[in-house]
Amino acid sequence: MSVPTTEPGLRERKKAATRLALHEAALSLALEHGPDRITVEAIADAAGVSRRTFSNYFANKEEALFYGQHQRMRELAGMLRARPRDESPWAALTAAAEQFYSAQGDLDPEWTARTRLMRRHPSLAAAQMQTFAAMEREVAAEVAVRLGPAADPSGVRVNLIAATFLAALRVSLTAWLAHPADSTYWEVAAEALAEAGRGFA
Amino acid sequence: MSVPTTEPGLRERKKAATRLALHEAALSLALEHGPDRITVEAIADAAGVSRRTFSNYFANKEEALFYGQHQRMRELAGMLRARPRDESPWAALTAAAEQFYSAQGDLDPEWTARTRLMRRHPSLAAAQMQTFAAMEREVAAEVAVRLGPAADPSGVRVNLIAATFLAALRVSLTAWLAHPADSTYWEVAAEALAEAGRGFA
DNA sequence: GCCGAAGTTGCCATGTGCGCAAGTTTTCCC
DNA sequence: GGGAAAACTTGCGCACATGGCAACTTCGGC
Repeated sequence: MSVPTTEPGLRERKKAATRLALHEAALSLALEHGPDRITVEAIADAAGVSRRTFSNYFANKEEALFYGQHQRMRELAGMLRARPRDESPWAALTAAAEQFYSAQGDLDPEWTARTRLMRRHPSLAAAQMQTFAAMEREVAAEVAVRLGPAADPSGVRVNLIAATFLAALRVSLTAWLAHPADSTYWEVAAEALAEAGRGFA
Repeated sequence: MSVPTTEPGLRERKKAATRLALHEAALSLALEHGPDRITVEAIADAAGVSRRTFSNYFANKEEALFYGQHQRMRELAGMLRARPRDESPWAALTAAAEQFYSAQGDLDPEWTARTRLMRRHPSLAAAQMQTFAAMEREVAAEVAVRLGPAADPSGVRVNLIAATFLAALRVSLTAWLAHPADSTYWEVAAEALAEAGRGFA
């Protein structure tokens, strides 16, 4: 007797569990030993799978470490897509960000610690940036929708809006991580978005 | 009898030559065989040094490939530093960019081809981004100078300006590479800078 | 010219990415 | 509920990359 909605199914659930286990193993090993002193083998071991299986899920350590960030980004992208179609691009972006960040009050301190760890390590900078780059593509696609069919999806305007939006979020996060006590992340980000978005509002 | 200026000296010149040889070997091999079908050994061979020596110059293939871009960025940074101290940050940024890009007329078609090759290849995206990230740090430092000692160099404003500036240049380049015939790169970039900079002008 | 510093090279250990070919488990359909 | 097909895991093995170490060579300064 199955529920009518498309259930994940055992196979899918197992895959998700393995992926999550690998991600979390990677994170806790990185916290314990430092991100550049961990091996794929150690991560796979800690997650209870073979080294070869790790490669079936992630291309490398960095991808496993940033899986969480990647998921958060996709959540934000989802909220963006759910905004009313007739909202202007910048309005939709700010609204989605507010929904996403201010809702969850302040950021989880454990998450903050992990993020700060990642930021400190230059060997992870590349992976960090790739997360943002991937997100930029998704955001740009949504901006293109809102600018109507006349907008060239590879044109400057669409991508400039997406890039500026993400730059504001990224820079705010860096600054907030440096001085966490002063205010909530969203307060910092909102101001940055207002400033950066003056050309698009 | 030596000239009073600090001459490079044979040693330095040799190093520079080797570095350049490695860079160019990497580029032409990448053009010929595709960027992910080349090995460090092949590059070192083509440049006439040992595989081990390659590692003394670059940490990996990507670094060798992007050495050129990196140098161009440093040139732009130099022009930025040479702008008058009392120019506002955004004015200095746009002026430096104009000086840099519009001076050289249109971009060298060979350079364009190489850049397009790099862009097409997702395995190089990470390295690409790192070039920009490194530049962002340099630009931010210069912006901090112009905002005066009151500005927090890790604060939002400084880094937001730097990030927006580079985002505009990057997005313009991508768009221009997609539709090269329409106008010069600088025309595209100038418009993007004007739009993005409305919040900082 | 001679000596110390800087640069090059080979050797080697450790790690990574991925193709292949068994084994296993889950799904699907009768 | 049973059996074939599809999906997933795993061990093995190979090509390549990264970087330490210790000779060896070249350069710069005196």
